[in-house]
This record gives sequence, C-alpha cells and structure tokens, in this order.
Amino acid sequence: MHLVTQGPTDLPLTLLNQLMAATTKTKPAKAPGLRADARRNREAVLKAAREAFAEQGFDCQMEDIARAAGVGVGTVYRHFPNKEALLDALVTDRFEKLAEETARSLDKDDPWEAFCELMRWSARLQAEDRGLSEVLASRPLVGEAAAAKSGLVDLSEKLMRKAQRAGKMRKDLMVEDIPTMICGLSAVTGAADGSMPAMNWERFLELMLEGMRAPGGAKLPPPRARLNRPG
Amino acid sequence: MHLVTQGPTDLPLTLLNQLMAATTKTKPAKAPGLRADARRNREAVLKAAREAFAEQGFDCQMEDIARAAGVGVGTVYRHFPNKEALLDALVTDRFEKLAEETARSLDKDDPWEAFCELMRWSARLQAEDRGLSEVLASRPLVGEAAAAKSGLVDLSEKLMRKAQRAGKMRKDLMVEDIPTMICGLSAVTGAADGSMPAMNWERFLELMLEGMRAPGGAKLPPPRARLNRPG
DNA sequence: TTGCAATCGGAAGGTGAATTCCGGTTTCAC
DNA sequence: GTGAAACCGGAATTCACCTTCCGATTGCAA
Repeated sequence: MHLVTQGPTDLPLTLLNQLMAATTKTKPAKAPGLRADARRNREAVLKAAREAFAEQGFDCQMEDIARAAGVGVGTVYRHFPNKEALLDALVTDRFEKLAEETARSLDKDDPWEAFCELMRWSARLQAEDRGLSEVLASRPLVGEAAAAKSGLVDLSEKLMRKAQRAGKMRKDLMVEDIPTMICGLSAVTGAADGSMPAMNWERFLELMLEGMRAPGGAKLPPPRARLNRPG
Repeated sequence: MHLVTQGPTDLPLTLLNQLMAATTKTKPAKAPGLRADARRNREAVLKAAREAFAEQGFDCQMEDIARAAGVGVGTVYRHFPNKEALLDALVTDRFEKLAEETARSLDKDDPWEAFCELMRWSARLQAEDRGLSEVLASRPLVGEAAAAKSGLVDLSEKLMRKAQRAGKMRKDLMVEDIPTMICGLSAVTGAADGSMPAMNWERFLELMLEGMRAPGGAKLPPPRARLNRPG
C-alpha cells in the first residue's frame, strides 16, 4: 500500500515533486526528479494544453487536452491538481513572456515609441491566444500568475515613467491605466476573432495610444482606488 | 387534449401569444391575452430576471430567478422557452433604452458634446449592469437583440457623422469603431466591479474620447471587414 | 355555481464537464 | 534480472445546471 501519497487529492504528491525539484535546481524546474515517462507526458500535456487554451480559452476541456497529449485524463490530474492549476501554469508562462519583452523595451532609445510597439506586440499576442485575452480581459488571476502579473506591472511602470519624462506621454497617466487599457484591448481582440469580425483591434489600439500621447487634452477623472502592490 | 400548443417546446405557445398581442396593440405588447395570474407572474419573472442578470450576468440561475419571482421554474419556462430567450428579452430592452437615449442625443446642439455625454451615460449603465456589459463585451447576440442592436448602430452612425461634420470628431472614424469602443469599455466596467477595483472606466473612457477628438494625429490602420448591415 | 382549459410548482430527468479511483504497466535502483 | 514504487488510462462518479413533466390549482366564461 502507498504510505505518503494518500490524501483527499493528488495535490500532496505534486507538492512533493516540487520540493524534490527545489533540491535539484534553484529555479522552479519544469520537470524535476520524475520518471522518464512521467516527464515526457508532462511536457506533452503542457503542449496540448497550451494549444487548446490558445484556441478555445478557458472553455477548453480536460479530456480534449488529454487526448491531444496522447494520455488519459488521470495523467493530466497527476501533474496538475485541477484545471485551474494547469491553466495558471500557462498564464504564468505568458506573463513571463510579456515581462521579458517589456524589459527589452526599457533599453530602447525612444521610450514612447518603445511603449507603442510593446502595446502592438502584446495586442498581437492576445489576438492569437484566446486564453490570454480572456485572462487579461476578465479573469481574476490566481496562484503564480498573480505574482507574475505584479512583476509585469512594475516593469510597465518604469517604461511609462520614461516615456513621460521624455515628454511624449501625458503626465497624468497612472500605472493603473495600463492594465485597464490592456483589459479593454483584450476584449476587442477576443471579440474580433470570434463573433464580430468587423471589430478592429489595430484601429482601437491606435486610438487609445492617440489618447495617451502628450500633451493631454481634457483632464482625466481622479482614481478611485489604487492597485495595491507590495512595496 | 391540446390542439395548437403541442410541440417539442413551449416556443409555439409564446409565438402564439405574440400573434395575439399583435392583434390588440401594434407594438409587441408585454402581456397579451393571458390570464390575470399568468400576466402577474410574467411581470414578476421579468423583474427578478432583470435583477439577477444585472447582478450576476449570464451565470445567473433559472432557479434563483424563479424563487425571487415567487414562482416555480416551470412557470418561468412557460413564459420563455429557455434561458437564452429570457435573457434575450432583457437585452433587447436594454438596447432599446440605449437607442432612445441616442435618438435624444441627436437633437442636442453640440453633437460632439452630445456624443461624449452619451458614451458616459452608456458606460454608467454598463457599470451598473453586469449582464449588459457581458453582452456588449463578448456575447454574440441572438434573436430580437440582434435587430435592436442594428437599429442602435444606425443611430450612432448619424450622431457620429454630425460630430464629424461639426469638425469635432476625427474624420477617419468609422461606425464600426463605436461598437468596438463600447466592447472595450464594457470589459473595463465589468472588471472594475468585479475582481479589479483599481480599474477605472471613467479615466479609460476619457482617454478614448481624447483619441477620437479632431484633428486626428497618426493615421489609423484600414478596416479589415465591415459591419454587414441591410441597406 | 360550475366546468375545464390555462396555469402553477417543484420533483425528476438530462447533460456536459471536472475529478476520482483503481487494476494493470513501466521504470529504475539494486 | 527483479521487485516495488511510481505511473498509466479511462471508466465511473460527482456536481451544477438547464429543462421537462405531471398532478394539483385557479381564473374565467357561461
């Protein structure tokens, strides 16, 4: 009989694996001390999930993912305690990709142009990934993804301040306005690929950028709440 | 035994009621030749549904609606063939309200100011009604609501053209940009009331309006598809 | 008042997914 | 090579809703 893997769910087992990983590498490794077949399957599941999530968003089905990965649903659940955790892993990955690109933008010469290009790049990413756009538009974040987002916000803030100091972005914009903009944009990219092809996120984005450009016209309403971030 | 109301669902009965209504009033009447108790219940159901839909959006439950209306679920289904039809009725109603206000805006002196005020008013409506904002942000329309929307779009187009002729709105905006804007805005109002209170739709809206004001700056990307409308 | 068709309520049925369970396999340390 | 811990698959279970069904009730015309 098993001794340590007993419990209401498989979660403890997963945690154990993560602990073992931590002893091997310092970064949260993708596939720690797993048996060869397990590691292989885990990768296959992630790949299938990425595709299903990009295609159908949160409504993708666990069984489809399992089938696409060539495994049974049980295997999916051995690696991720539930659907939310699986998707959280994917979302975190996406956020890290966004953060990387944002960091790269910070090095460019013209911060305003860099900001605009970053927004365009990110909008394209959303347009190609229904899951990402759903998450950005309306899904509350959980788990690791929340932390990943907070890092992303910090980077955006840096870029924003740079553009403001350069006199190209209106001074009264706040960090909070950026997630807000991205939220609106995501709804548009999501709708555009779905039921309303006449929606045009490229135009929408340019219109918003136009509104953010310095010098600002009419005064913006004051904030009601601030993002609460550590620090 | 029944002779005319037989069918796979109660839909035929509803249609029949509507036909009967048509002979009494020219407009689609709310409660035609129904028995007194039926009419009373129908109103109660609509009221309860309106509240549940505004509060929880499409995820509201039929049983909750029935309970709030003080009737059984069976009664709800006698008046509306299914959930979608019930919500369609509510959405249509909302769209008509929007259209009325738009028509009123057409009579105002300063068309640009009227447009801005209309957008602000409509955003407030969305912020108070989760269901409405869901529909505008991402739900494909069905049934009557689709027709109601098309009427609304026509009116918006008139207002837009007026503002453009007055030289206050950039000339390269198209009708399609307005539903797009509203879609983005709805996502923001929806998120703001839910998980992300730091989102501020008032600021977002003003930013967008700023971008729409004449004279436009950078050229907008060309449309990819047009709204296909009759005429 | 009476007859009965229309209406009512809410239990039961159906559906679509997520999640659990467990007998059979596979990998790997020894 | 061998034993057992770790893994595997996918049928069975669970859960949360929407929708249907039908015996009991009620409004209304005669």
